[in-house]
Amino acid sequence: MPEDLERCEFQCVHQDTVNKVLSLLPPDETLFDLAELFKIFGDSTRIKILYTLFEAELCVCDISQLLGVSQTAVSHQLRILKANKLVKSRKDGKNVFYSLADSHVRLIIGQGMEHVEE
Amino acid sequence: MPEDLERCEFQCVHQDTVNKVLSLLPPDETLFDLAELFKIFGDSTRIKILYTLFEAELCVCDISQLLGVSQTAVSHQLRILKANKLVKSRKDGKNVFYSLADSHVRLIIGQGMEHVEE
DNA sequence: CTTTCATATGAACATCTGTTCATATATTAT
DNA sequence: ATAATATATGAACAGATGTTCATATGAAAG
Repeated sequence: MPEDLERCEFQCVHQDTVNKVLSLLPPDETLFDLAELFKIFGDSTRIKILYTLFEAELCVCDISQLLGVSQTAVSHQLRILKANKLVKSRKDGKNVFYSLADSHVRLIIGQGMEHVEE
Repeated sequence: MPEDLERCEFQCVHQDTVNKVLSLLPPDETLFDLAELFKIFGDSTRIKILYTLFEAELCVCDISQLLGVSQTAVSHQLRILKANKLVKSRKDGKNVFYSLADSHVRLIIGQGMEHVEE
C-alpha cells in the first residue's frame, strides 16, 4: 500500500462505520474461498456443462457433442469441476459418466439465473 | 471442431439422452450472461467489497482502508460492479457512497457461502 | 496381444484480468 | 483563483485462464 494513501485514510474515513463493518466481516480466507467458488461458475463452458448435468447423467462424449465443444476442452473443464467437488464421476467400461455432486450447485445457479432473467 | 471427433460422436453418444437435454437447455446467450455474472463474483477484491456493503453504505476511501486495498484498485472494481448493476452510488460532496443495488446479491453470495462453509 | 475407442493429461499459446502508476476531474475550503 | 481532497480513468505490465495439439492411459473387441 503506497504511503500517500495515509493522507486519505485519516481524513475522509468514517471510522465508526468502518470499525463496525470490520467486526462483521468474515475471515479473509473464507472470502477468498468464496471468490474461488464463483470463479468456477464464471466460465461459459463450465456453466453449460453443469446445466446439462441438471437433466441427466452424461458421458464426456455426450457433453462434447451436446455443446459443440472439443472432447479435450470438456475433459479439462470436468477435471476442474470435479476437483472443486461440483460434479462426481462414475466409470462404466470405456465411458465415464458425470453428474452433479450436490444440490448447492442447482441453488447457486438458480439464484444467478433469477438475476440474469430480469 | 476437428474432423476426427466425428468418429466419437457417432459411436459413443447416447443420442436419446442428448436430444432430451438439448431440448431443455436454455439459450446460449442466457448461459453466457450467467457465466458473466458469476465472473463478477469470482474475484476476492470484488467479493470483499460486496460483503462490506452488506453492512453499510460506504465511500471509496472507507472501503479502501477497510480492506487494505489501494484507492485506485477499489475504484476500478466499483466501476465494474456498478456497470453490472450489483452496486449503486450516491454522491455527497467530495464523497461517493456505494451500496448494494438489489437483494439478489445477498442471496447469491449467501448460497455460495453455504457451499464454502461445509 | 494388438487394435480400437473413450477419456485424460501436459505443454504451448493467445487472451483476458487485475493491479499499479500517472494523471484527470470535480468539489470544497482558503 | 488556488490549493487540497476524493474519486475516476487510461495505459502498461504481470499473472492467470482456457483452448488446442500431441500424446498417454485404460478398457473392450477382434
